[in-house]
Amino acid sequence: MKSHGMAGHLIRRLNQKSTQVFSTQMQDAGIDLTPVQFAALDAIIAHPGIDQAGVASKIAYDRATIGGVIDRLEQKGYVIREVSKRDRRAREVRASKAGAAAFEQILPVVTMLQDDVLAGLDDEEKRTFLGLALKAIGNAPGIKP
Amino acid sequence: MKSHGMAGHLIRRLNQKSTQVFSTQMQDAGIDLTPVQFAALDAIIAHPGIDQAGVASKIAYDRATIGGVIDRLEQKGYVIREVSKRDRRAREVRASKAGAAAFEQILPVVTMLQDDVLAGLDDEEKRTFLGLALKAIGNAPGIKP
DNA sequence: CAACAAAAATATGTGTACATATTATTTCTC
DNA sequence: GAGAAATAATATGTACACATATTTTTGTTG
Repeated sequence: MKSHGMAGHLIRRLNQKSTQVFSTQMQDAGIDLTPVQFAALDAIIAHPGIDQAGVASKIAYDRATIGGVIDRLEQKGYVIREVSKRDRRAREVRASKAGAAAFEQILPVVTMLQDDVLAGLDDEEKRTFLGLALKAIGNAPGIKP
Repeated sequence: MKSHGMAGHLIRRLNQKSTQVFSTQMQDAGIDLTPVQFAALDAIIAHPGIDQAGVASKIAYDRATIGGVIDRLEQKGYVIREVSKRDRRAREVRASKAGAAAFEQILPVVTMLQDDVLAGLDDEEKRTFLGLALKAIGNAPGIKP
């Protein structure tokens, strides 16, 4: 098992744990949102009227994937999509009232849950870990403020 | 963008970078293996004759997913599967000669590439990060030695 | 030993993740 | 200002990831 201690393997396992914690706690809160859908909704609420490519760029996602993610947010009634008047290729996305309400409801849950993802570490180790993670990503392309 | 600095988001981005680095360098090496397929092959070579559930448990994977992964390894001629004589429900999996050869060829590449995943960090930071990642996973269930 | 619980695969369905191709529209450039 | 390059979505195809259900086989137990 040469691969056991490798960075890629550890990171995959962490991501696995992260999505597990998220799913479990969202289910307990009675809201049906995946981590990806939450991140997209976050970006949409922060930038009302953003187009899909903009959402993808904000959260470092694939443009092809984000269409399906927003489809599902729309099906759940959390966002509204309409063709832009300035650029008829683009679709402007906005949160519905239900979407904004759901986001407000789960934001504290999601914020608190982050702590459980790194449950094995004490507070200082968590800070160290997050700082290093941020630094490791830092120069990576993908997110435009 | 409340979600930006959250642990889940950073970990997802790291995982994204990790798989990107892996794919790029495997492609450069001329070998067609995904990170998952590499990990499975690693487990199979370390435990010849292991069954699929065993592979899943070694690398903390879903049992339902591993079937497809091993399907693809089989299609590529890297592993051989046969029904166990002791337990006709189970399929024993072994690496073929081509599979063992491919693994030997890419192991150094995969080992070196781990460093690029954390390219933003210096050597000591990398060690710290990996130590904390291991600790954070530590008590998680999934891997049996 | 028959009923039953448990385990190993497989099947099914949803949701990413991403490469590549296509279409519609805009913008750039000559 | 018409043709070319670029962009926003969408479509297509492959590969995870995982929950749940089903089938086959094994092991256990009354």
